[in-house]
Amino acid sequence: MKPRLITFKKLSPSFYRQPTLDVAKALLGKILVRSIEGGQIAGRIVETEGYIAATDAACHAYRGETARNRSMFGPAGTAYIYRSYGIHWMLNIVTEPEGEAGAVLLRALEPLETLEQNLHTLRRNRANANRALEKKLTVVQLANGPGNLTKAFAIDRRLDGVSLQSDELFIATAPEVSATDVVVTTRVGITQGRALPWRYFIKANPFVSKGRPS
DNA sequence: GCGAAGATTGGCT
DNA sequence: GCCAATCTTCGCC
Repeated sequence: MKPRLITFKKLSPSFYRQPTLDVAKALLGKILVRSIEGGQIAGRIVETEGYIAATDAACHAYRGETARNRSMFGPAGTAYIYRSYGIHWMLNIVTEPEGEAGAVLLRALEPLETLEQNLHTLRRNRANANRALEKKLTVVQLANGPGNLTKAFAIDRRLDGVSLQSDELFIATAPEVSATDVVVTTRVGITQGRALPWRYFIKANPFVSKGRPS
């Protein structure tokens, strides 16, 4: 039975004030919600990575504040969005107190099938009017990578610096994922900080991205 | 002012 | 497995 309406409860600001790696772990299982024209789209977070400026050379803010990474220095619980490889937008959740920089990269989502029109809207966003692609995309492919999920959720630089207490983009509460179901590895696609085990994903979840630890 | 590199993806060999 | 696509930012000349 698919409910016609789902009420989402936003994670409180205090959730994001936990240490970065605690937030990265605790975000697993939570629901990313995006309000756009035509309704809400949502997905369950199944893969994250932590980045901490103070000790982590892979973090964009390791060498201090710049124009690009400015929102990472803002209050915990805001969005940090940047362009990757000239092609993809990456969505991060800012952590650490204002003035210090840290963030959690959202790497993969499991689309909610119980939300009306959700898969249809995600497919449309991913395919971007390409009818052939729209038909080909499986549910797994809709948001199983950091660049794919921003495309599916219509997320770009316009949302950089937005508070996650806003209605257009927020994260909703959901039952905690059991510690035995969380897998910890090193991060994907980086050249610095390769040894740090700061990637988290839900064990055996088919929506986790295909990126291998570097 | 300019060049190199990047927290990726998908298609082809 | 390898590689191109594409563009913004940063760091250095």
